[in-house]
Amino acid sequence: MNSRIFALVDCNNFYVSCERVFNPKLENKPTVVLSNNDGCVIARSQEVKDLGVTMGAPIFKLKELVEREKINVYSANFPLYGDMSHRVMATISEFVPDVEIYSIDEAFLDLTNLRVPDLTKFCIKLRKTIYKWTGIPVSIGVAPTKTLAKAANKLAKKQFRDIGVFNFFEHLGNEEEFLKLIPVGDLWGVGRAYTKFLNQHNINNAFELKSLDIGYVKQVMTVAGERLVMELNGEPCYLLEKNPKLKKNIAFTRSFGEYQTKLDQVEEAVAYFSRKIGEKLRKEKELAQFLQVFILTNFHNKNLPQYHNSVIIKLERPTNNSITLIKEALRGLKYIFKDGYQYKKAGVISLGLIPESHRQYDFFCDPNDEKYLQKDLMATLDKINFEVNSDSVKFAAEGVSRKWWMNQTKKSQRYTTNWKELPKAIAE
DNA sequence: TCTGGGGTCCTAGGACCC
DNA sequence: TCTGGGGTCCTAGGACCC
Repeated sequence: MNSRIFALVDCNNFYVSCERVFNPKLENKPTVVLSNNDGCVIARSQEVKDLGVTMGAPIFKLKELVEREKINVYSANFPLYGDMSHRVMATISEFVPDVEIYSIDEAFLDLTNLRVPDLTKFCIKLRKTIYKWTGIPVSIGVAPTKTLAKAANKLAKKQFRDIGVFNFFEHLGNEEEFLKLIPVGDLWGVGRAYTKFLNQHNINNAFELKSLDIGYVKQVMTVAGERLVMELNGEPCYLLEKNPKLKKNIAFTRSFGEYQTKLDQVEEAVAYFSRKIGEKLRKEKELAQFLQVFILTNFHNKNLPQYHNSVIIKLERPTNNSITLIKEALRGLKYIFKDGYQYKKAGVISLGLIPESHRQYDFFCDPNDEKYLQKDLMATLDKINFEVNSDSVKFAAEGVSRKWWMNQTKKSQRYTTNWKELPKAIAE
C-alpha cells in the first residue's frame, strides 16, 4: 500500500486579492477584474459571487448591477498577478520541499514525508504565514489523492471558510457525508458537458460518482473518467510533478480594441505577436518547427459578415529567431487575409516545439552553423526588453500606431514590477 | 456599441500500407 | 446477396484545466 498525502493550496479570488493588497479600501467591497480588452469578468470577490455574477460574464451586460451595487471594476494587470504568485509560491517553498506549481494561483504539495505532529495545524499555520508575508488569503485541502485534495479545497472554501483548511484524513470513515456536499461539476476533470450528462443520469454529487461501476465510467468518460473515480476512491493516479514539462505549443493571441479592416494594421499586430512568441520561445529555450497564424471577425455580432481562417507554415529550420518568425507569420497572414471584413482578433501559435539542445541538424547544414538563430542579437534584445521595459526595442514591422491595441481603461498600477509605480506610503 | 487568453489530453475516423 | 483484415499515422474536434 503506497499511500500518500497531498495538499492543494488555492488562492482565494486571486486577482481580486492582488488588487486588494495594494488598495485596502477594496476589502469587503464587491470587486471584479476584467479580461483583456475589458470584455468579461475573470475574477470576482466573494461579495460579487454572492450577487450571482458568473465567471466569464460580459461586463456590458452587468452595467446596471455594477452601478447599483457599487462594484469596483479593474482591468487585468497580469504583471502584478504574476509577481504576487511568485511570492506566494516562494513562501510555500520555505516550509514544504515537494511543491508543484499548478497554475498562477494554485500549488499541489506532497506532504507524505513531512513529519509534523498535526497536519491540520500545520496547514492552518501555513495559511496564516502566506497571508502575513504576501497579503493573499488562501484555502488548503488535504487528502490521499490530488482529486480529493481539490475537493477538500472546495470544502475549505465553502463549509469551512472560517478556518480555510479541510483535511480528509480527519474524517476517515465518514467521507461519504462530505463527498455528498460536492456537486459533480465542482470536481477536477468534470466540465460542462460531463456535468450535464451525469446529472441526466441522476449522478449529482461526488459520492454518487465515486460509487459508480468503473467500467461504465470509462466507457462514457474515457480514461480521464476512470482515473477520476479511482482517485475519488483514494487510489492515486496523479503524482506530484515538480519539474515543469516543456511546452508543446506557445501562443500569443489578442482581440483588437476596435475592428481592423486593413491588411497593414493587422500586419502590425501579427508582427508584434510574433516577436512575443520569439521572446517566449527563447525564455523556454525551445525552437518552433511550425507557425500557425489565424484571423477572426467577431462571431458574436451576427449582423456582420463572418470570416475566419488560419494557416500553418512549416519553418525551414526550427527557430526562435524573432526576425524569421515575423517574416514567416506575415507571409501566412497575406495568404489568409481577405479584404471586406472587420477583424476582431488575430493570433500566432508556435507548434512542434523542441528543446534548443535537441535540435536535429539539417543534413546539409554544418552542425556548427547556428547563425540563422542570431543568438547574440536576440539575447541583446531580450536583455533590454526583459530588464528595462518589454517594448523598448521593437521591429519596424510592428509599426507605431497600434490601432489594434486593446482597451484597458481601469488598470491598476504595476506596483511591484515597475519602479515608477511603486506604492506610495502617505502619512495622514 | 461592448463577449479573454493560454494551455493539455483523448478519440474517432480517414488515408494509406501490406 | 455476398464484398478481408490488420496495422500505423495523422488530423480535427471535443473535452478539460486555469
